[in-house]
Amino acid sequence: MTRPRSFDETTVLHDAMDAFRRSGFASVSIKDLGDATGLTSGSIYNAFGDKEGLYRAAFGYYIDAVIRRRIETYLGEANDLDGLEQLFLSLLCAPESDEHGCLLTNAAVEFGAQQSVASEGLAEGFAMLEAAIRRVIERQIGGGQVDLLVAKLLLLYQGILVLIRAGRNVSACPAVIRSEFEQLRKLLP
Amino acid sequence: MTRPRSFDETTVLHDAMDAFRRSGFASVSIKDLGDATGLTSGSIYNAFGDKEGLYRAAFGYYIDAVIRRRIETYLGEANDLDGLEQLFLSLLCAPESDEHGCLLTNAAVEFGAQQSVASEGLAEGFAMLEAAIRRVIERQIGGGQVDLLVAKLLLLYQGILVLIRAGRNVSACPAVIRSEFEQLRKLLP
DNA sequence: CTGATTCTGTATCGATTATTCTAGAATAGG
DNA sequence: CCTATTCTAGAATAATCGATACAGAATCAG
Repeated sequence: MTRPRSFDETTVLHDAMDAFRRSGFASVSIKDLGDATGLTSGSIYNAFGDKEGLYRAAFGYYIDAVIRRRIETYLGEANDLDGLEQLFLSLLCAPESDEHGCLLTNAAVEFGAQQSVASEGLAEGFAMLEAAIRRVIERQIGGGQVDLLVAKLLLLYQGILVLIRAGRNVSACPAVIRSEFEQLRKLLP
Repeated sequence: MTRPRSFDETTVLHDAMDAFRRSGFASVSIKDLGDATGLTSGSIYNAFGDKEGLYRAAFGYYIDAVIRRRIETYLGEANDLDGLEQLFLSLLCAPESDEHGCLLTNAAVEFGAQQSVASEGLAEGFAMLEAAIRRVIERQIGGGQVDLLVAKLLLLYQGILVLIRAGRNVSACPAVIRSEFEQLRKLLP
């Protein structure tokens, strides 16, 4: 019993995610989100509570459907440097390269360190990303410089997504990535 | 003839710059800007035209008083790797490290590649930053990998400012910077 | 079919927004 | 002192915001 939803939640979250990636949280209105998802404001509030609820849901979807998925695709069970290099190179293709950027990076910059609607997602997303990088570095290289190497790659990751978002020329990025991983391979035991 | 302004423009631009660094453009209201600067909305509109005019002025002030100044402080006429390394290390102190981040990075992420109130400042700021890095690399290292090395440092720069803004642990960053410049010094002729 | 339940669509609300308007204050030139 | 000019302060405005209210539609259990 009860009227069924007229929309597919995954599709709606995907559309909302794109809207938030394009415009951030503050600059997108409920009307914009309605246009992007095809829902009316009534349905949005009924399904997600409020604008923050939709943002949290879309951010969670991004972490799962984009970040976790990318990690699994490129690292899988191998967790090796080659896979991690391919992961970095993939940032320059889809979907981050579509000028909307990465929702994790965008949210980190929009909301900063203060408690916000994005805090939970930011903590989860950064932890997931750093853990994936650390897994590879620790497994393949190890030693006392793991923290250094993990930080270096995390910085590179964020830097790439800023330049993509800014629409800057990223043609030199693949070479930077390959150069970085070449150096990492020299540290292989 | 005519009533003089009751405020110091540099002070006002500094305060507005901090407000925009903290909250971005969309999330800060004229009322917020009035509170931050001590001006009434009447004075803001009289002096800067509108909110975008104040943003443009504050962004221009940031590029001149922060970015250009930092470049001159650390590179000066020497334009050597040591100065550039100190410049990078200084990002982890003041004023960027105060959790507000860099207005250039923040604006790049907030507005993206589309035409916006920040477009002009973004183009100028990125060009100034890249030119300063390129000056050092070309002068001290040169060769066919200049583009690669410039891109690598620009990526590192943006990455650092994202992590600072996000309030992430940046304790490993100095070591990353020193490691990066150690490698660059190996390329010195 | 009936009734209970949940969803949809839209009208509407109060709050907030950027901006304009305006009256008065402050200065300099004459 | 007087007047022209520009600034300041804050009230007023229209638009937009997120959120709510509510009537009707859609479903299913019985």
